[in-house]
Formats: sequence, C-alpha cells, structure tokens
Amino acid sequence: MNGAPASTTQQQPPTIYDVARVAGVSIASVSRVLNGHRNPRQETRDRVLAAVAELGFVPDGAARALSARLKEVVGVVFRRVPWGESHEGADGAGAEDAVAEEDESLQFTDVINRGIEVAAQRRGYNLLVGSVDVEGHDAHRRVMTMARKCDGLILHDRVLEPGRLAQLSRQVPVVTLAGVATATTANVRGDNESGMGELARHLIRDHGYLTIAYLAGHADSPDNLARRLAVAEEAASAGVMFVHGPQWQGNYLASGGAKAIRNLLAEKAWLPRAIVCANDQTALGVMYELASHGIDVPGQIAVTGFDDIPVARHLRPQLTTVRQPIQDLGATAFDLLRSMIATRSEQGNEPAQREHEEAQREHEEAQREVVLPTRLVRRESCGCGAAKAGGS
Amino acid sequence: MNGAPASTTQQQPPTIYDVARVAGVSIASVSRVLNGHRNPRQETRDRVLAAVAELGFVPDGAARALSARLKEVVGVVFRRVPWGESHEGADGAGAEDAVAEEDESLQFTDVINRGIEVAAQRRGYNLLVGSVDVEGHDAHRRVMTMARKCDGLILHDRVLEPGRLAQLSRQVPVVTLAGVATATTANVRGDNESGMGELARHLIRDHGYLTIAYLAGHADSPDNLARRLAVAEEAASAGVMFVHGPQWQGNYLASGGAKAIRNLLAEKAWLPRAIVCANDQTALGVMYELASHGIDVPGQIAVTGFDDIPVARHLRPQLTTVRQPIQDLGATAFDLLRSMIATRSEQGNEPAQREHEEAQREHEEAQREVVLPTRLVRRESCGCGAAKAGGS
DNA sequence: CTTGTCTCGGTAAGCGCTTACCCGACTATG
DNA sequence: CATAGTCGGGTAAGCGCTTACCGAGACAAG
Repeated sequence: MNGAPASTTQQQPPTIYDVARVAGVSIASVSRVLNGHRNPRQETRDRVLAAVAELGFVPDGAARALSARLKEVVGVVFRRVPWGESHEGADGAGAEDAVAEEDESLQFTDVINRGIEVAAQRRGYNLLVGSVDVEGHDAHRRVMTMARKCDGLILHDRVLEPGRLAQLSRQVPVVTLAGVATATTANVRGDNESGMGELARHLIRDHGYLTIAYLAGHADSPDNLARRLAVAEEAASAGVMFVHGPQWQGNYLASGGAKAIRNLLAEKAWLPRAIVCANDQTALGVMYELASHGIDVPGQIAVTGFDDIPVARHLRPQLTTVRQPIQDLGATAFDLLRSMIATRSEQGNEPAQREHEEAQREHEEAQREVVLPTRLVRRESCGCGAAKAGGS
Repeated sequence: MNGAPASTTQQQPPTIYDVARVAGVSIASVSRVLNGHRNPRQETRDRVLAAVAELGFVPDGAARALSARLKEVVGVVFRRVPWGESHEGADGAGAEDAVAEEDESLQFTDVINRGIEVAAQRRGYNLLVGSVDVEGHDAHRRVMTMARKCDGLILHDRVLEPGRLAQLSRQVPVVTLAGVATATTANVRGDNESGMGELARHLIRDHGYLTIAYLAGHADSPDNLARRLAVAEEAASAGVMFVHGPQWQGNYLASGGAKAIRNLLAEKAWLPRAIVCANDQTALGVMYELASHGIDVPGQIAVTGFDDIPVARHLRPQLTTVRQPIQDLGATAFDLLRSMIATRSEQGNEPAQREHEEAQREHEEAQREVVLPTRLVRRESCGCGAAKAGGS
C-alpha cells in the first residue's frame, strides 16, 4: 500500500566525530568552537562551522547533559483530573453537562505553564511537563523520574505531600506554586490578602452587601486559607455577616462549585447576597447552577471569582474577579528556579577560596518566597453596571 | 536574613555505583535487577532493591538515554502568539478588550497536549514542550535542539515549513497534527469533510438558510481548505449561496474573526444568514463583534464553530460546532509516534536475518495518515431552540 | 641562542548508565 | 570421572559529549 516504505528509513543524526572528520580537526576543537571556549583561531572556527552547516549537526542532548552536568530542561508537574473513559472508545454521551466536563481546569495551570515555557526559552531551557492524577499513589515515583531528566522542578499546588517534597528538594532544586516556601524549596504565589481584601471591600462598601459567603477551594491549600481569611477579616471589620462552613466547601473545580450550590438549594437553605468563590472555576460552576435554578446574577446573588482566567470575560454576566498575573507567576517561578540551579552548580566549585563571598551571597539571597501583586477586576457579576457591555 | 542559608545545600543524588557498593554487588547487577534482565538470583535482587530503597536511587535520565539510545521523551512544538509586554512590567491597561487577549488560543493546543501527555505517561514517556513564535525566524534551530533531547517529535499546525520538515524528519520520527502525511512523516487529524458536511447540511436542510459564508482560517492550512470545501460543496449541491473571498479571511484566532466582521460592518457590506467559522476561536470573535453591534445571534445571523473547545458551551448563545475528539487527537499522535520510534530502533538490529518480515511489516504498516471521526454538536448559535437550557 | 610565556590543538579521562563478553560454579550427560 | 551446557555475576567497553592537561610553535626578553 505504501508507496515507498523504505523511504521511512531514518539516518542517524551526525555526531561530533563526523563534524571533526569533515572539518579536519579534533572533536575538542569542534566543541570549543560551538561553545565559544578558549577562543579558537579564525580558520578553525570557519572550518568547523562549515562542517556543522553541511551536516546539519546539533549536539545530542543526553550526551551534553551527562558531560556538562546540565540538562537545560526544567520539569513542571501538575495535578490532573482523570480522563480515561472517553479515550477508551466509549463516547460518554452524558458529557454534555457543562460542569461535568472539567477540561477547563486546564486554563489556570496551562497559562502558568505557558509563562514558564516562555521564560525558559529565553535561557535556552526546555520544559518537561508531567501530570499526576488525583489518586496520586505513585506520584512520588513519577515525579522522581522526571526529576532525573531535569535540572530542577516546578510543582503546582498539591502535587506532593510535604514529606516527599522535602525529600525531593534535598536532591534537586524545587520551586512550588501557590504553596509555602520551606528550608529547601522556594515558592511563588499571588498576593491573596491584598486582592481578596480589595474585592471584599468592593462588595461591602460599593455594593453594600450585608451577607457574604466564601465558597472554598481545597481545604489544605494555602491560597484557599489566605483568601478565606481576607474575606472573613473584611467582613468582620465591617460588621457584615460572613457565611461559611462545610456546606461551602468546593474543590477549585466548576463541578465543586455547582455541587455546593445544588446541595444548598436542595435543602432550601438560605443564601447570602454575595458568594465569593475561591477561584474562577468555582464561580463558573456556581453561576451555571444558579442560572439553571433561575436565580439572577448579580440581581439576586452576586458572584465573584479569583484568578481572572481567560473565560472569565466571556461568561454572562462577565465575571468580577481578582486578576493574578498568571503568566508572570510561571515566568517568575522559572527565573527563581534557574537561580537556584546556578547556585547549585557553583557550589561544587570554589573549594576553599571564599573570596567571592559577595557574589555568593547574592545568589543565596534569591528570595525563597515571591509574592506577585493582584488587583480587582470589576465586571458585571458583582453587580457593577454593564459599563461597556453595549447591547443594543 | 535567611534562617539557615546553609540548609539549601543540595546533596548529589546517588548513582548506580553507590547502590552497588551498598548492596555489595557490581553495577551490572544493579542495572540488571532494575531493568529485569537476565533473571538475577533472588538474594541479589533483594540486596539491590534494599539498597535502592535506602538511598532513594533513581537512575539519571541523561546517562540512561545516552547508553540505551532511548530518552523516553517526546517533544511537542506549537505556535505561540507573542506575549512580552505584560511580562516586561508594563501593565498594558488596554488589555481588557475581550478579543484582543488571545490567551485562549491555548485551549485547543493545550487539550491536545494533555492527550499526548496522558498517552505518553502510560508508556513511561515524558513530554518536552516548546513553542515557536509566529515570526518563527529561528524556529528551525529551536525545533532541532528539541529534537536532540527527544526520541521523536509531534508538531502542531504550521510550525515548520515543508522543506525544513522534510529535513528534520529524515533524522528523527515526526508526527504532524492537522497537516498532511509525507513520505517521512505521519499525520493525525479530525474528519473535516464529514463533520463540516454534516454541519452545513444541518444549516441548509434543518434551518433552511439560503446564504452561508465561510470565515476562513489560515489560508495554507489543510484543515482550513478541507472545511471550506465541505461547506462549498454542500452549498452548491443544495443551490445555496456560498459567500467567501478575501473579506472572509480569518486566522483561527478570535481577533481574526472579530476583525473580519468589523470591517464588513464598517463598509456596510451585506451579511449572509449564517456564518460558518473555521474554528471555535474565530466564532467566538465573530459572536463578540456581532453582539457589540447589536446583531442577534442566531436570530439575525447564525454562527457556528469547529472543534468544540471547552468554552464553546459557556458562550451565550451556546455555540453550535463540530466536535473533534481533541484529546484523542493527541493520544493518537503519541501512539503513532511511539510505533515509529520502535520501528526505528529495531531497524538497527536484525542485520540480515529477515525472518520477522511479518512483524516488521506490521510496524511499517503503521498508518501514515490517521483520521479521527467528528460529529455535529447542535447547541443554540445555529438557531436550534434552547432544548435543555432549562431557565426557570 | 636560550629561556620563559602565551596561544591554540590534540589526547584522553571522565559523566552514569547498559550490555557484550568472560569466567567460575554447578548440573546434566556420556 | 570427564565434558558439555546453564546460570548468574563481574569486568570493561562503549554511548556522544566537555574539559583538564599536555605539548608544539610563536614570540619577547635576557
């Protein structure tokens, strides 16, 4: 059937030896020209470069990594909700439910990863991405394997339990996202306190809402705790009723938000004037569920999110939320990780001669906890007028 | 400042030599136990495993790759729209425009990548992701570098020009997405003809629309051509007016769709009853622009998309589109690539003994062009009644 | 002319694994 | 009892790079 199956035959990529032979020099010279070391003579340089161009030589990553002890790859690991069924062939006809489909939990994570990737490219690094599923029984092994293919790791929220994290971070540089810095790991996060505080004040002062609920994310997430606290404090200081508790427990996913509301509605519970969600995903589920029960947002109940993921502005009503510089979060995490990697590799050198103490210091001082600013984005779901919605 | 800067000190991960020493065996035995070769004695096995556990040994990826000639990493490259400003510090206040922000071009690509990653994990592979920006002047070099860190490459639409692709694919297995198979590359895509045909027939027969425009994607994209043709043929055979031309040229992004409509509207051009967009992104921009001019969708103009990305159902009105099994597209691409990688590595062996011709055949026969089924998803934007929109 | 210094190539020793090959110990066979 | 065959462990040769080290030539100074 195939025209020429033989044509699929691959030829081995050229090695540095091939280049050396063609250029008539030793492999050391090739390496030196390519890496700009030791200032080779112009003629040598020309011959090597010509040979490289002729053969289309690009050095093998593994060999380079092994020899130079630098892979120029950073790993990023996130938590994934299981998939499976649809891939196994069944066409899951029930998947039409808007909140059952959690594909969009992609959003936040993926935008961060994009930020990491862009920053990495600037430094000639590549990104190795991996996910662990929620069960995560073998998460540790999987992360370890990835670690040995990288120079350092960036871990999204709740990928590893603290003990495992500590163990891992003893062997390889680790930066966490939306976690907390430890003795051996750095962390990058958005400014939950300030952003959520601003949002809460807006709801209380500008809209005059007297009852506010917080629909939580994962209970053990530092982000969740900080956001909840910020709302609680603003409510308390303004004498506004703060609603929370086990019924208001979500999971950062649209389905979690929808489910909480559905349960509340099912038992005919009283609902507050405003629902502050732990993140945009949750708000999305909440708005969907409220809409399908005919409850008007923001007329009857105001809803807000956190993150400002791209879909937020395409919802009806457009979602009021707190913007995090999502892509910057990723880029910052990479920059931090890279400085840790650099420190680590210097560490081996400079055996006794402690002269560069200053430069050394500079590296060590790389902050272990970086907090990026956030800000309120007022759109419609909080009750702000349709300022620019321009419907006819 | 730092409590204990010294504690950041990393210890080198253990090597196979450390394991061998602790277990009191040779490194060969360690390797054999770990890789299950040559059936080591039970006692040996136990000692090695104990040492591995004690030290927390995980083999170094680079060394393993170099020696085994298998990296267990596949690369995936996609095209990225530039970012830049916001990361450089400026807070780009004008970014509120819903269609200017192209973050969501993430969606389709990222879902595919997710599919690749999941499939890869099953085989113990990891994903190396990289992007090239639209200018793509050094795209070739970047892709080459990635290629040498991987066993094979999956390329999204329009990453490399055909000549470069051919050159690359001679050295490393390559699978393209939404492209066309060549002598040295395989390709995976959705069934554009069937899905778009079904959609067009729905608009024509079920809704009775008499004028239909096709808002195109990139002119040189095979997907775009196939989709356009499908619509054109259905229109022709039904005697329906098919509108197209340079004014109906988009770019697969929301901004492209919005801009086309804006221009059309600006010059007070006549608009058809239905606009079939090359993909969901484009439809999103079109709907946004129509809405801001007070044109009712689907009342005055019906709009449809292609892909069924997650946001599609959160739009108002919900977007009628053609569903591609996006995640499966990625998973299939990986499976295909892996079979190519396997073939390639077998190639070196079996020098003369051509006995296994059948098995060989089986591999060679791995399809070079895989087409996954698509299907119409009727929602609201085509004019179908709000069947399950369940307002109170 | 000798000697010291500097430049720039080549030689070879790894980097941490996998695996071909070898060898001793044991078992089955004549 | 001698011999072939099997089993399992050790030794060492790479995999394709980087780089420490050496040595040859050019040049300046003594």
